[in-house]
Amino acid sequence: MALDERKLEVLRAIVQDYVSTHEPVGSKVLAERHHLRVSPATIRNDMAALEDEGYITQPHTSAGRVPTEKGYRLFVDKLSTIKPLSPAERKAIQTFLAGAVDLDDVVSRTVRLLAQLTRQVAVVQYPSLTRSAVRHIELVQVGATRLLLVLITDTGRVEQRMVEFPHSISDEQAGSLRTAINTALAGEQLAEAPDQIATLLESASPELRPAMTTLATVLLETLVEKREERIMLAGTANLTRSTIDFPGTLRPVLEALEEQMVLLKLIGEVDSPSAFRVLIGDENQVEGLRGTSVVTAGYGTGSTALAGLGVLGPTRMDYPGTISAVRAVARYVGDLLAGN
Amino acid sequence: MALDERKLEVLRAIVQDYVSTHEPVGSKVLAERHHLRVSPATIRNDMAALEDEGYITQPHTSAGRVPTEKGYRLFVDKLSTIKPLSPAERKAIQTFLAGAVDLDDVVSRTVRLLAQLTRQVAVVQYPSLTRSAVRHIELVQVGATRLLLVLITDTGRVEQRMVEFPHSISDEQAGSLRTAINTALAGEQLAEAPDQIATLLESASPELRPAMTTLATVLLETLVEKREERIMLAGTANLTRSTIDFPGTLRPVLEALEEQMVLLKLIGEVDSPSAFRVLIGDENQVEGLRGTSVVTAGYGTGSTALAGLGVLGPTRMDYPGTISAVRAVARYVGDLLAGN
DNA sequence: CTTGGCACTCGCACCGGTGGAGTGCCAAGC
DNA sequence: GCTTGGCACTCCACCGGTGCGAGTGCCAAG
Repeated sequence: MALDERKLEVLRAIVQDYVSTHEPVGSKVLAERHHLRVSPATIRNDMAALEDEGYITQPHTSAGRVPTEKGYRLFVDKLSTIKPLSPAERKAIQTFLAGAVDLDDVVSRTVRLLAQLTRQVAVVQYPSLTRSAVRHIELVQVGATRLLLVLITDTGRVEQRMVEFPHSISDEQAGSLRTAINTALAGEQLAEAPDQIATLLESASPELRPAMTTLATVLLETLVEKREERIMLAGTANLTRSTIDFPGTLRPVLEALEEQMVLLKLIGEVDSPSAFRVLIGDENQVEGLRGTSVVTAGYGTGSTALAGLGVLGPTRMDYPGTISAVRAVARYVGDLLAGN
Repeated sequence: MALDERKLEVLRAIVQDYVSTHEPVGSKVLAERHHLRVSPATIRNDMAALEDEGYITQPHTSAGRVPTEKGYRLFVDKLSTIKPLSPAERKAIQTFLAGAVDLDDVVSRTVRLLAQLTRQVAVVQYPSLTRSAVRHIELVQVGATRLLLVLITDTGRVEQRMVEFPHSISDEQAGSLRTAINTALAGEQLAEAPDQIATLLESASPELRPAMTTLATVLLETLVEKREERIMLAGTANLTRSTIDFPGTLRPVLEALEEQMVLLKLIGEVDSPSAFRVLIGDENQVEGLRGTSVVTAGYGTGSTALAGLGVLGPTRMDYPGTISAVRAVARYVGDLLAGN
């Protein structure tokens, strides 16, 4: 059974009302507040139909209706128009992000900005290593058998890793290693680094071979294990905005938010910048985050995304507003990083 | 009026009972559970005295007693013996921390460990820049007028900062700058760096002077503004363990935890390692963290602390257990960093 | 100073009644 | 055939009253 125009209109009204009032919405207020030109009785009929189709539900007999996840999904896909940000908001984003002095600063400003704009929990992933290129690799002598490996990417990320060698390393050796490794890798995409490292290893002079092997292992570890993906979080206090939303269930949400891997799964799966995804309630496969919705977008400097960012909130959230904020911030961050 | 031995014993019993049960404790159970060799009536008299002195209070007439902050303070100062960790716990700390590959790893493992041991919110400060020495400074060419300044300290911290020059910088100039700056600063305590930088600036050759000035400004900013102090947080989910503790007041706590400056104030004020501090309830001057208690300790490699760490929880917490966990972890982290 | 006894005070859980919001259904109207 | 007003029905949220139990303060005796 198809839903005619007016029924969709009713659903939209229900979602909008419920999102702003947080209370089950009845046929009467619906007829009053939204200028549907029909009587409450008619709306009741439509609501009954919408309920049959599973788009809305009532908490108990003789209460108003509440959208189901299916209802939100339809709303997001078909019924909502992305509400453009106000000029003031755009301005605020720009000025707030403009003062950043380095990548850490960019990410931390972004995540706080996003949390403030959406009044929800914001998550920002650092530019993914596997999608960045090497700008420079530095080896710093720390002890006879130890070097600190510092990897600097074109996106401004700086990763460090202590490397322990089974034998001592002279200053000259360290210098040669540094030169060799930079010649081989500087400018290369990290995703292709494994190949480069392999050839580098083969062409290494016999006396550098053992040291180079150790170094190569660490480099590969850093790149292959995704352990080095980083994220930053802000706005967890916003979870308490509506105690009603997480009835005693704040716990698992906070726990999930502490699991970097979980968050990465959530926001890291983006391909092109400006694309965005909305996960509603149970669509979210993470145990403990059922009952929350997630809006994510990719950001990047070119046509492929460097990483993702997004916000997390109650299923009952202002989707149009959140989506536009997330997209706008993603775009600005991309532009900002492209400037570097 | 002095409190005699038994009254103190009663107070100790009340604190212990209340901490484990979370319920106001009455004279009867007190007489039963703790082998005070007197009758409930006697205990009631003592309790009345303790209440007069402000050490305990009753939520309402005819409920049991609950320790006041003054009561907890007395308990912590005089009545509790630090309970040693079990060998299993020590072992766990050691093995958990042992696998760390770099400073980030050390800090993140430490903070998670602490949160898990104490079942509370844990905070760990990165080794303070002002208390570290320079190991190496690297300048990476990023554009004609931009260098990425990378500062590596003896504690393993790596700080980056983009430096924008008003004029273009040649490779040779960058090289000279790097050499000069490393010669001047390598091995120096960062706290004394300002002086070194000043002399460095004076002795710079005329053609390097402008570039060096820009660089010096950035370096000083990084050091002087304490903006570069970092902290890491874990275990916020533990705040929800007892909804009772933060009656609708979870909000301000989460908000305070997002303020780096606030947390720094809280845990950063340590002088010598192994010293610890306990702040109970209102003693804590941070608005929003009234009603929570904080246990902090310094950690370091020598006789002065590098930075602080600690945990935050409800005033009704297991002080002896928490204190010993915090101290033990601080000691292990100090040892671990000394090994680098 | 300690102890048993006792009256007293609250908080809390339980209960039944009431009001109101909102629904579903039906019969009439366009 | 869709829309509409009317109407009975359901169920929650609120309210005041009640009984119970825990715990206290006080007192008089040991």
